[in-house]
Amino acid sequence: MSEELRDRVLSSAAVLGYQVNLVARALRKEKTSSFGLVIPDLENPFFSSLAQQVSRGFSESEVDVMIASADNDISQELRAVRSFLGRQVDGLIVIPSDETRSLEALEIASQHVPTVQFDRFVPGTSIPFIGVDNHFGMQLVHDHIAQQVPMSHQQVFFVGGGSSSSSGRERTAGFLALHPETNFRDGSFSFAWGQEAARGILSEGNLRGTIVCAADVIALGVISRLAADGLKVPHDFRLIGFDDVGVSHLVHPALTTVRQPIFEMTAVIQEMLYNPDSKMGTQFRLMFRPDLIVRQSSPHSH
Amino acid sequence: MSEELRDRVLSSAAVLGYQVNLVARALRKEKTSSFGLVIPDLENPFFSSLAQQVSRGFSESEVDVMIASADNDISQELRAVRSFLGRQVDGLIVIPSDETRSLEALEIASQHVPTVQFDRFVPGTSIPFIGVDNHFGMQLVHDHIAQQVPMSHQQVFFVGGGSSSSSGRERTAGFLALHPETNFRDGSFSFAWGQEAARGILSEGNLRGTIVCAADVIALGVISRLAADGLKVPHDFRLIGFDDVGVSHLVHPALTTVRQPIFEMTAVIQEMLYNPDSKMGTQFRLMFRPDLIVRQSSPHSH
DNA sequence: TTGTAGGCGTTATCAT
DNA sequence: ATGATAACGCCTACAA
Repeated sequence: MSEELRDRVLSSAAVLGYQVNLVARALRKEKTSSFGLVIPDLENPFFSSLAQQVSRGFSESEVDVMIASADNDISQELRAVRSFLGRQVDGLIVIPSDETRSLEALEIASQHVPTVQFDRFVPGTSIPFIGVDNHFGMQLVHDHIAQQVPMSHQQVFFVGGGSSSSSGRERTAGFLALHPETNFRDGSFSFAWGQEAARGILSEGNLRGTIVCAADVIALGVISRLAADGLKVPHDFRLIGFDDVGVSHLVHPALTTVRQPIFEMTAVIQEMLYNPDSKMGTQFRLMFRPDLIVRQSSPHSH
Repeated sequence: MSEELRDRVLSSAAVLGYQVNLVARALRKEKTSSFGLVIPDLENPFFSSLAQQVSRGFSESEVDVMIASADNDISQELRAVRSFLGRQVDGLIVIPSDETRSLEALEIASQHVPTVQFDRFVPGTSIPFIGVDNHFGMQLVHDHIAQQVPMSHQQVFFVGGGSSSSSGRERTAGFLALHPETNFRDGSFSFAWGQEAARGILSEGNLRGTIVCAADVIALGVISRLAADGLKVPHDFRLIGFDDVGVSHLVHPALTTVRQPIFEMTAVIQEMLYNPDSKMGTQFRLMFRPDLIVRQSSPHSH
């Protein structure tokens, strides 16, 4: 069309205050240019951080990411999925709320629209999974602490995140395989469990060593408990987390942790949701290699 | 209609796998049964906690709440608002990202759809505001600490959240009015500022007293810094926060804080968005009375 | 370049 | 109680 016409139309639109109606456009195009992101719990810093980063990963694209929280409730999760489906999202990113009971929501979703499960793997389905290579992450952690102090010269503790999730199991198995003589205890991915675990470690009479946690939220609980008992990180206990949630670089001391490459992951998710039949889209399980971020809680040796 | 017909239709729908197309319904009804919630930053525990609670407040209603994060970026906030407007949400809840630069997004929003500004007040507009009565909250704090120890017998510190937001200004003014001889310092609503403020308090040679913070995130930073220096809460310093973010009852020691009545607030928001012209909807500024939640960081005196 | 018609899936209305 | 029709706002296709 001519430049002049174009301008005329645009300026008229501006004058009249025209606003596209994306609902009508979506109906006509059978496409909404939106993705749904279902989060288990926004009050958990790990998930809210993840939500933020996923959302940020799509900020340059022209699709909008709508976030819904399941509030740790399987029926709310299902409602969120149904709502997104009814609203004709072009794809769905689900962080399952429950290792087994999220299966239904996931199946329903994938039946209607390209769907990926993110971060938590629900067994028994062939819905593509995007996650981190937990074994590799633990390898990084192991190499890091071995480089600081010979492994035979330090007491190593591992605080697990439970065996009811794939990440919990993999992180524990990954670390214990590398260092079987670890003082190991298992719990859940929570701040409270970190506090309890630290209490347990101290009650055994330990006054120094290296504490590896299956998640940052656990490590934050450990820090808080150690500090309450007057023990210093990293002077008395070196401490390492996993995930790199937003506050990890803010706490004192800043937490050494394993960072998931969320940005790269969202790029792949985008690719998979847009071309579900491409080579990438048919991958069943995609594991990304994480990085180790060394901070003050376990500084490099000199 | 007859019971029998009803069942016949429903079962046929189930067999055929019929799913409503909410996009088409929205086009026809000129109503989407959805609200948009715009959050400044999901990585900040206060906002993610708020998002979770707002979302929870609407879980019983039949409208869906879609969350979008502005990532602390005024242009992303504007994009989110435009997207929601294009998608014809029935109402918009905006937590402004910036005290002044969010005005445009807010104005555009309210021009098209019932809009409320939540938690942060942007001056220069008549868009309804829902927030907490910060003066009353500080009154509660003051009464609480005065009841523990006569005010003349304790050194009181106030750590502010900055004067660039209404909550920051009101909380500071509210407390100082009640106790002018406070040792006062001002910063921002952040964990890092809490750490710095604690460092400042200690560097002045103080070893005990009562520290009142304008927000929980600040108080968490204070705790972390005090712990790092081996000082105990509440033994050496009593500590009080504001907001009751999710992790406040988890940290050690659990934080005494002023809880915003989010549930009641969301009920009113819902009312205002649905009946913008009702008595409630025309209120310009609605301030809710908060509660004091006493936890271990400043226990009741015996 | 400009104009017009049809249909996306739903629901409100009007007629049978 | 059931059926037919139009319209929500947009985009595509085809005609003028």
